[in-house]
Amino acid sequence: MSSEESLRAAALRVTRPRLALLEAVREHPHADTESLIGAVRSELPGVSHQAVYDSLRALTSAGLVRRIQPSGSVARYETRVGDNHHHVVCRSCGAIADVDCATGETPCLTASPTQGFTIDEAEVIFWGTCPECSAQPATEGTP
Amino acid sequence: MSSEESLRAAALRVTRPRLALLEAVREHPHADTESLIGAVRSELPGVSHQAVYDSLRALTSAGLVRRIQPSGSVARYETRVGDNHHHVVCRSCGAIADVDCATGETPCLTASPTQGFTIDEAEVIFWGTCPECSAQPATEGTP
DNA sequence: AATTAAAACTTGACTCACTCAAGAAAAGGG
DNA sequence: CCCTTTTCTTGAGTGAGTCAAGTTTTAATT
Repeated sequence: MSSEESLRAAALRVTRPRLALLEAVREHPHADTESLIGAVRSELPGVSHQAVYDSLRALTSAGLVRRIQPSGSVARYETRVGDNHHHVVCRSCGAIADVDCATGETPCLTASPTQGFTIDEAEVIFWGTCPECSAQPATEGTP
Repeated sequence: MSSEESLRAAALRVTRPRLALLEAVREHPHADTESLIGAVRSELPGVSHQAVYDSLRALTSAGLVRRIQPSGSVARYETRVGDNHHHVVCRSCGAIADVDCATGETPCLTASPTQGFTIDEAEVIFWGTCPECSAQPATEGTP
């Protein structure tokens, strides 16, 4: 499905900034807003940062992109939506990768008492160390 | 264990700002920094915001408090540490409650391929609606 | 009790992701 | 093509959090 079709299917107006943005998010999963502004401008110079912020919000609430924001990070976006996948974040360098949920079900969704809350989503973030940072002895934490 | 004992046990210097802060976090689980500054100052007027930020960092990295930050929220803190509990966040009003992991194990921790990452923690945030907001028809905002 | 080095605190400026607001441009149904 | 609505541009503003320099406090040592 092309970006234009995706936008129309979501009843969103098709504009060049939005097309460029959706392409950029597709090509750079987990990119932050700053990077996406850069990517959009490489194709469409002169697009305002506000247009990108507005479009990201529109795309997110239309369900075309998903926004993630691990603690200590700025907002990041991806086009992989509608499945139940989660993320691993490297504590050392901040790298993010996708992780499929093994069971295909939302973990712990129904098993615990939830204080009367009605739950509609379980978001899981795994924290650890990426292969590259694992390979390096100790570039940080030196006393 | 008193706050003073907790600080000493963690090899942290015992200062009045830290004591007041640790008490404040104990008394107000999931409070944000702003609220904690207020709580500390109610007991110790004149404490700088920077002292609270510094102390929160020290307490967090010593493992005496845990920092949580759901998307779209500022940082929040709690003293319940060392167990494997998670959080429910209300999409409507932002209320946060604790949720025990039903199995006592970290969900999905070992089940999925993790792209070579070494995982040390799985953080789960449940999104939904709190009892109060569920009861109200569709009136957005605080009454 | 006095000394001292390191850690913590105060003060105030600053950063940066993100938002707000007003007017200009464009999308798309008539 | 025209018109209404939505979106984009421009530029200022917000606020949680950080940085840096200098002073005070802690607690180990004398």
